[in-house]
Amino acid sequence: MRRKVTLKQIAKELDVSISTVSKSLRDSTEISEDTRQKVQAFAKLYNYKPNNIALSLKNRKSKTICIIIPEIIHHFFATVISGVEHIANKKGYNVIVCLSDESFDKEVINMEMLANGSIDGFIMSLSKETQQKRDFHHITEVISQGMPVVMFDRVTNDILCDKVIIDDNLAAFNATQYLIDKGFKKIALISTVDYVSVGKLRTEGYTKALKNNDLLVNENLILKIEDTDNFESQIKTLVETNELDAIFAVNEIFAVTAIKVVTKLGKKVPEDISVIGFTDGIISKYSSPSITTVSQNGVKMGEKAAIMLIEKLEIEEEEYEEQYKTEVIETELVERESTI
Amino acid sequence: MRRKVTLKQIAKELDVSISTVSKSLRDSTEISEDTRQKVQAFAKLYNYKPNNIALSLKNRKSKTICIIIPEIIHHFFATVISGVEHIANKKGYNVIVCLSDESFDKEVINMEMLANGSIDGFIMSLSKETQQKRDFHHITEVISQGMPVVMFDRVTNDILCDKVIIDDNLAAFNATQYLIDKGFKKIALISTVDYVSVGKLRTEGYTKALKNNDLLVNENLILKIEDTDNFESQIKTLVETNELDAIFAVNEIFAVTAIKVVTKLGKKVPEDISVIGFTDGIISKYSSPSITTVSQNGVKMGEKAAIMLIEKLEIEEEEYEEQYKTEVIETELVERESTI
DNA sequence: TGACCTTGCGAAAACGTTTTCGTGTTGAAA
DNA sequence: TTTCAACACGAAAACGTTTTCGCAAGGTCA
Repeated sequence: MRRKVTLKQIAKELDVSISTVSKSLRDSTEISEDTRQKVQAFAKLYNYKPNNIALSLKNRKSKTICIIIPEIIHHFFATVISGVEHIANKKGYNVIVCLSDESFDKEVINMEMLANGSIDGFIMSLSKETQQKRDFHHITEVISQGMPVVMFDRVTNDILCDKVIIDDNLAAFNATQYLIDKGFKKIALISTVDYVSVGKLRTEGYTKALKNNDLLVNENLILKIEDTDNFESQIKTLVETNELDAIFAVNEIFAVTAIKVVTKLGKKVPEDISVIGFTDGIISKYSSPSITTVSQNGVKMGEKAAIMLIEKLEIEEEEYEEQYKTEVIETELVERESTI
Repeated sequence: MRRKVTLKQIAKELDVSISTVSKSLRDSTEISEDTRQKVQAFAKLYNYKPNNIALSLKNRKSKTICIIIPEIIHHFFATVISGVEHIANKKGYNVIVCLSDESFDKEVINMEMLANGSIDGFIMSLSKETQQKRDFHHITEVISQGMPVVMFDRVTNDILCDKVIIDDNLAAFNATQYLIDKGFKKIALISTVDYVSVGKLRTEGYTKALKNNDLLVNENLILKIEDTDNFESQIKTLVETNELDAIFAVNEIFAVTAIKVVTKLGKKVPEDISVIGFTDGIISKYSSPSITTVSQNGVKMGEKAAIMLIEKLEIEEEEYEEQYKTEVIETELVERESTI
């Protein structure tokens, strides 16, 4: 077990100063050709690599960014990470992943723990609990310390920072309109509770589309699911008690469960009932029938967020001007087998 | 924008030495009650938090571990991360996630980049390319520097280190035996190419089960898929040209695709053909029919790996003895609708 | 009064870098 | 012979901590 070699050790070994070693390795012209070669050869032999932590301390930059997400097992968030990692890697940054588990406290702890020099900036999507409490002090705190934050997907207007979102309202509107155009009238919505920002927006888009087409918004056709445990029975009730033409679900799980429920009740998708989902994940793709869905490009969102963050990190202090953008990523309706 | 306050600034402000401030904040009895209170009040007011990087440099520990995986969008790997993160968080560690994208080079670069002080240890699953090349110099390198490594799932015997695996051979054996017990004779296997360690082991388990029951191992029934692009047609050919009783697939995607192919060919799962998958992911659960599968508890694997790694990190240098364990995580056959 | 012990604090080293600013030695020009 | 630039290198500061050691002031005891 040979420990990592340091400048100091090389210096001692070759009987020169630390400065000389450092300069030699960085090919400074200050050092004679002779010495430089000697040092470089020695360093190579002992596989010298500068210590990142020491560099971070010196440069006051860690070249590391943190992404905080509510859940990693959601395919969408996994794709976002993948996008972030891709860009970060290309630009020489590392990515620390933190999971809030939808908990406010974990979100706060994670941020406070890392905001002290460990990382240069945050990319985050709010936890449900944070959205419910509307308590964002931990975020304003790090921003006020000059650390850039980029929020994505689940964002809030209460915080001024860069954001990457999709137009949830519009996307839901379009999906609903798509169903209406097929001639459907009784279109159910399976959404989340309103404090989840995206759930609310998608519900609004759905409502707007109906109204736009002079269709009645029937509250009985709108299901807002709170806990993720026992929603199958709720969906079952919804389908049983209404003669539905179509269902619009705000995520994959709801969509695939809806299909399952419909099928179990002896009806067919899409012949009897059409289903549209949201988020183009692995489930929509591999389900049978495969699911027509609003594709929300997670990779692209992650990439964009990373680009925006790193851009902020790399502009010089002097030319810094406080100015925040909100980037809207295009969505797209992917037509598959679950709609006629 | 108020920058983070340092010990030095507090010291200057209160006209005491840096040492006094540091000691006061750590409640040293060396410092008088008076001074301590004064310093603590001031620190609290300015929201002082020690700089992590400086601490890392001083302690030669970063309290950060790195997990390197081939792909994050695979549900299994996401669950492993989740397990690692869970334990790490509890023990005060951060988790850096690196994606190798199944590429040898990216794996090497990531390891070399982080092995210089940034992290205290690695948890990793080999990329396909690394397994193919059988080049592990980057791993032996960091191990020889005294940095602990825990490998999981895709491991190799060429490296001596802690490992967390499932008994792929046994699990595949059991799954196949399960099908045999149902009375099936013509059981196809959809596997990966042999250099993927787990693919090979699962193939062996399948073969063993057949032989054990005096069934012929028919090479025509064994499909080894190389690229993940165009395997549907290969599966189609397999199903068309053989009168199959059942299919054992070594992952979810293969299993769900098999079901889709079978269904498209006018046969029914499970009535005509039974299907068993591997990895209890989101697809198996939400597919229709839902898929009987070998459950490989990713969360538990991640947790175990993290525990083993952190244990190694926290034993004192003196009492260190080189000794490596391989932990086998139990698998379980989850019976669902895709088998009779 | 002198010896010694406590109390309270500061100086400095250390972690591993980079970089600025000397400084001593050459050799050449005047 | 003097002056000065060029060259090659080293000392030291800085990043922000923690910790060891030293030291002065004051108190206690004989």
